[in-house]
Amino acid sequence: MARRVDHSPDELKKMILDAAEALVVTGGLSELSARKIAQKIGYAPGTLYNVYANIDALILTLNGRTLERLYDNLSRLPMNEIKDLGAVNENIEKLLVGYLAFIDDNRNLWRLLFDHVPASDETLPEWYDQKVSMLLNIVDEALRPILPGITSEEQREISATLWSSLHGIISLADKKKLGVVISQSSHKVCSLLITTFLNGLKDHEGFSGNIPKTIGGKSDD
Amino acid sequence: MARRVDHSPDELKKMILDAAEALVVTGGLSELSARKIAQKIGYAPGTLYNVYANIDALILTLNGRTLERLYDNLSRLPMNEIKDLGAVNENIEKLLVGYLAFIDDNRNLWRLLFDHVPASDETLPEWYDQKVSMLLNIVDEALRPILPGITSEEQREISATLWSSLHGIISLADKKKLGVVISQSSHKVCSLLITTFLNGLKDHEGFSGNIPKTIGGKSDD
DNA sequence: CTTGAATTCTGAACAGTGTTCATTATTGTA
DNA sequence: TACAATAATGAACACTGTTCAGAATTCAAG
Repeated sequence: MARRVDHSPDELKKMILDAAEALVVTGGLSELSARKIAQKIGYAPGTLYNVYANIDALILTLNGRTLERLYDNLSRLPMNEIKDLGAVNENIEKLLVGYLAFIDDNRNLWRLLFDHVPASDETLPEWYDQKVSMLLNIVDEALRPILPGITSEEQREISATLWSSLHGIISLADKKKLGVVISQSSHKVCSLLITTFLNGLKDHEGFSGNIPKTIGGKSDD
Repeated sequence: MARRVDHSPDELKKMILDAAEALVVTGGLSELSARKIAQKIGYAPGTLYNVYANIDALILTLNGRTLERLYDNLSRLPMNEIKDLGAVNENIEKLLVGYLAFIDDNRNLWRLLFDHVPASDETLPEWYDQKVSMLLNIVDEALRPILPGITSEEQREISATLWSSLHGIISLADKKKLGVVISQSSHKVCSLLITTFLNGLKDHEGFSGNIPKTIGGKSDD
C-alpha cells in the first residue's frame, strides 16, 4: 500500500510530528507511542522509522518546536523601555508571567521538555542548544541595562543562573515534590527569587541600576 | 517453590529494594525492571507484587531512602557557629558542596528522584513530603540567623526558593540542557546564586546580618 | 506501452515492559 | 495426620520500540 505520492517526505514528517504532539497534548508522554502515531496518520508503524531514527529523535524534534513556540511567545511580550532596576525587575516579571502562561497553555508539551530522558546520554544536538540559547538571549536582553560593565560571558552566566533557578522552582512545584513545603503558588515564589536576585546583583561588579528610589544601601568594594 | 521461612516479609521487602537500588546504581532507571529484580533475588516476578503495589511504589520507597541518606549526609556537615552574613553564606556553600558530593557519589539514585515520573499524578504520600521537609529544615536552620524577624512560613518559603533554585541549576546542568550555555561548572553557578540571593535578602523585612543575641519579633506590618 | 530499477510502505516478528491471578508448594495449627 | 492459611510461582495479557524481508507503487528508459 505504498503511496509515495500522497505525502511528500516533508509532509509526512510534519504529519508524524503533529500526530505525536496531539497525543502528548491529550495524554502526556505516557500516551505517546509509535503505533498510536502511525494509527493516527494512517500509516504502518515501520514508516515512522523511515523519517525519524527513533522515538527519541522524534521527541527531540517536537521539543525543538515547543522551544520555538515559547521563544515566539516571550519575544513578543511588550517590555518597559525605561530600564532602571525597577523596570528591569518588571520586565523579568513579565517574562515570568509569559512563561507561566505558556506552561499553563501547553502543560504536557512543556513537561515533555524535561520529563523525557533520552536513552543515550550523549550531548544534545547543536540545533537544540541553539534554540535554548535563543531563549536565554531574551533574558540577557532584559538584564543587560543594569549590568553594562560585564562581559557577555558573565552576562550569559547570570541570565542562565536566574533562568534555571526559575525553572527549578516551577518544575519542582509542577512535580509536586515541594507539595506541602510551598504553600504559595510558584508564581509568588518566583517573584521572590527575581526580586531578591536582582537586588543581590547590586553589589556585583559592573552593576548600574540608575537606582532612583529603590531601597538604599549600595555598598561598593 | 514457596519458602515462607527463607525470608520474612520485611526481609523480602528490603531485598527487593536493595536489588532495585543495585540495578539503578549500575545502569540507571532504564536498567530497572520487575523481572531483573526478581532474577537478582531469586524470586519470580509476581512475588514483587505481594510486597509492593507496583513498580512506582517501589521506586517511591527507594527514593525515600535516598532522601534519608542525603539528609544524613547534610545534617552531619560541620557548620560555622558564628552566624553573620558571611558565615551564613559559607554554611550554605558547605551544604551545596555536600549536596554536589552526594550527587557525585550517587548520581543514578539522585537522578531517579526526579527522572522518574509516576504514572498517576496524584500527590505524593505524606511520609515522602515529610522527608523533603526534613531536608529543607537544614536549609532553614542555616538561613535563620540572618532572618530573625520573619515567620517560620516566610522562612520556609525563602529556604524553598533558594533550594529549588539550586536544584534547577544542577538538574539542568546534569541533563545538559544548558550545555553550550553554561560553560562554567554548576558549582560555580550555584555559588553565584547563593551569594547573590543572600546579598539580595539584605533589604528583606526581618533581615539582620548580625548575630541575634535574642531573637526579637520586630516584624512591622 | 513495457520493462525494470528505485522508492515507499507494510506488518509480522523479536525482545522487552508492567501486571494479574489461577495453581501449586509450603507452613502452622488443630 | 488433615486442613486451612499463607507464600510463591510462572504463564498469560496487553503493551512497548525497533527491524527488515517482501510487497506495492512510481518513475524512467527503451
